[in-house]
Amino acid sequence: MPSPANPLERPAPGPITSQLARAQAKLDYLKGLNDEQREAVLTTEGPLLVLAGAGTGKTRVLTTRIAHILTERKARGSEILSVTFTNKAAREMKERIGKLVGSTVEGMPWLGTFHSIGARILRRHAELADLKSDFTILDTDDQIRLIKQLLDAENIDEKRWPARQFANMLDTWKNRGLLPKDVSPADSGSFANGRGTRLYADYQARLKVLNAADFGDLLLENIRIFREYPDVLAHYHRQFKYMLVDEYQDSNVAQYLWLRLLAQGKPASEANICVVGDDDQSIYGWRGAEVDNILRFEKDFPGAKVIKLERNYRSTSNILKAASTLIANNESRLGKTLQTDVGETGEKLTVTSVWDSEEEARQIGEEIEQYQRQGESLNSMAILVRASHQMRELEERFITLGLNYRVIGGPRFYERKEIRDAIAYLRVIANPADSLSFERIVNVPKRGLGDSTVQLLHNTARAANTNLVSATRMLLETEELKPKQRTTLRELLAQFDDWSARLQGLPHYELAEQVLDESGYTAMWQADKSPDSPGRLENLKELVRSMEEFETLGGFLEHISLVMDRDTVEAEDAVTIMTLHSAKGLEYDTVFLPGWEEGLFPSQRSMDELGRAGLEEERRLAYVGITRGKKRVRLSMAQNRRIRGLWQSALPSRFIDELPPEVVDVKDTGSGYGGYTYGGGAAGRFNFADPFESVYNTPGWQRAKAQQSSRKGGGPLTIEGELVARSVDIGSDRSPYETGQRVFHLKFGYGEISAIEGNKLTIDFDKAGRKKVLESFVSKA
DNA sequence: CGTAGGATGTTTTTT
DNA sequence: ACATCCTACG
Repeated sequence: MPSPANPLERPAPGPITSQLARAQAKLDYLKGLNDEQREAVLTTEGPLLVLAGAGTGKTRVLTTRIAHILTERKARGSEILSVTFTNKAAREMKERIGKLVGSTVEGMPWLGTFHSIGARILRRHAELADLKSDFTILDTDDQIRLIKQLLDAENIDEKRWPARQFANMLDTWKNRGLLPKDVSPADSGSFANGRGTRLYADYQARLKVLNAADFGDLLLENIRIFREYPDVLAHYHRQFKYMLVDEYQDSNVAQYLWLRLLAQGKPASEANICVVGDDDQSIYGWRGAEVDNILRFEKDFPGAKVIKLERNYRSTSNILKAASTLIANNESRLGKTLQTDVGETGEKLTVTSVWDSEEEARQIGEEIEQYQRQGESLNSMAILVRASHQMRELEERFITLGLNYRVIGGPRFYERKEIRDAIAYLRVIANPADSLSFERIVNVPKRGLGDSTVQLLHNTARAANTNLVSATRMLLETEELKPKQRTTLRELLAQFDDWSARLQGLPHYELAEQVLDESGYTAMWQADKSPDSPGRLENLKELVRSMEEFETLGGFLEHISLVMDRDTVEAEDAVTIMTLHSAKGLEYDTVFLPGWEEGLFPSQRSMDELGRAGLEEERRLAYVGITRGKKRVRLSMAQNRRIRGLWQSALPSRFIDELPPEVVDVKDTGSGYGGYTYGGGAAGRFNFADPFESVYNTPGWQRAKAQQSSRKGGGPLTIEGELVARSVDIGSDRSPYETGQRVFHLKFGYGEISAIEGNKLTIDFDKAGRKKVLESFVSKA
């Protein structure tokens, strides 16, 4: 964002600040804004919809608006509700507001994600939801384990009705703001022969027993409380004088209802609610986001002012043109036209076709190194992938190259087993009713408490409608447990009592250390001989260290439930690798967009499940990807890719064809088996009919060409990925095959190897003629 | 009760 | 390819 260095590094205006000084400050922060932006900042009263295209200074408007409200003393920080979708966005806003107004950030307790604010409100009124204020927030994993227990208790075959599927249904219902009683019979019927609603109700009841809430509840319970207790809602009406919502196009029905309830303190036409969004960047439809929310804002809040931000300060006109042309293929949009303000045509976009994903990674690595030699920083480059499994190969390549990279949103720290175990201990200390956590660690490390014992605990808990810990206490009074297990459990509970007591007089991070020691958990990993156990011990230390940043154990646990991402340290120069979804809102000089292949991007699954809407969402994702680039956008596609262990050949993504040819260079190609030909777009310049007759430059192409030069005409070389690569006990670069050997191929039948190149074999098939195939497609005849 | 090894499902995206 | 779940055995 081209915001000039901000001159506002000054303390917040104190009571003695003069009118004049304030007027001056106002001038300062309004300075670099264009007319529309300024209007969006100054229109503080009444409903306002800001349609902000990519790179038009959306965050700047939001933060300046808050700064404006604060400096004008229209409201205090605690009276502004400001919701974002992701933690990253919330963090960034806090930072930028801090820069604008100085120290006031701590005074913005209601700036956060929907879920963190929902949790905050729910904790205050927990008793109205049959919870205690220290309730545990369940993640998907816990949720599924709980559902499994329920299915088990109901004698529902988990094979036929997978817990995961029910978890998804629950999510959908909760995202739509539906309580058990609101679920339609049709919806209910779609699981376990009509038992859906009952299970939902049982699940909710079980959550109360465990003193727990899932993600959906954080908002849904808010909504229920607001509806059932008008005095509570009235309190928040008084509290929130201004409401701001970021990325409104990503909000779902529950979030919409939540906002609408909170905005009801005034007549709709006077509500001080400002939503900012871009329908072209709506990419969360799959988890219940309703673009409709943004489309009907004017109906919900009559008289709402609508401001469009269309001046793009980020990308060159070539990039902008490519993105606009692409997104114009979508039917359902409000329609905005981005105008460049950068004033540079810039480089053309490039599309590179490579043989496989390995070569794609190599290609990207080379280019990055080349730019680096030209003095560009790694921080200014990013690789945006459709699916996280694309990351691995890139990482491997960068490791061999010694190229610094960072992965955003990859495997999460808090999802590691050892971390989750440690947290389970802490959760039980904080909330002894948390049966899921108790169950997780009751026999970790091994204490000789096996399935049958745990089953007994479960049965007792269910019969008494209570949690595992108190069920255990009950059992200890009886003879039902075998003596050995009885002693073990008694000791374990005594330990937990002891730890809970210690929490009063000890910093929680010291307690955590003692817990890990005394429970034998640390010792367990120390005794473990596997190569990753040192790393796990290191992670545990890191966990304890990170606890020091929090005031209380509760605060820490809240953080890890809601803020799953780690703070990314940007100190080092490194290339960023992340998914397109997590790239929204970011920008880089150079953006690499690998994997533009049919099936992967647009994702087959998305199209299967949502049809045209799915495709349009994928296209918006492509739009997001391209508009991340400021100066340079490089797309690529691999003709062959290994997905879940099997090779698949792919066609270029239709999105490539939708790019305007005049701003795209088709750099190196060699794509498109099967004679498939696209129309007039950029991909029109791929030589699909016979890719082996043009001049190409990539090493991969030349290799392919060397192998296949003799292939003429012949049928389309379509390969329906089938055989899983066999693990062969031969050095990695040596092929298990040799020339002259007879082999069998699922599609082409028997043949004889005529040449070997890496994992690619040229084979003279008895029936199909000479073909080049991947080694993993054939077996020895 | 615990373990090893095989069968199975899974992953597109995230709070 | 990977992780989790399941089953058979010690």
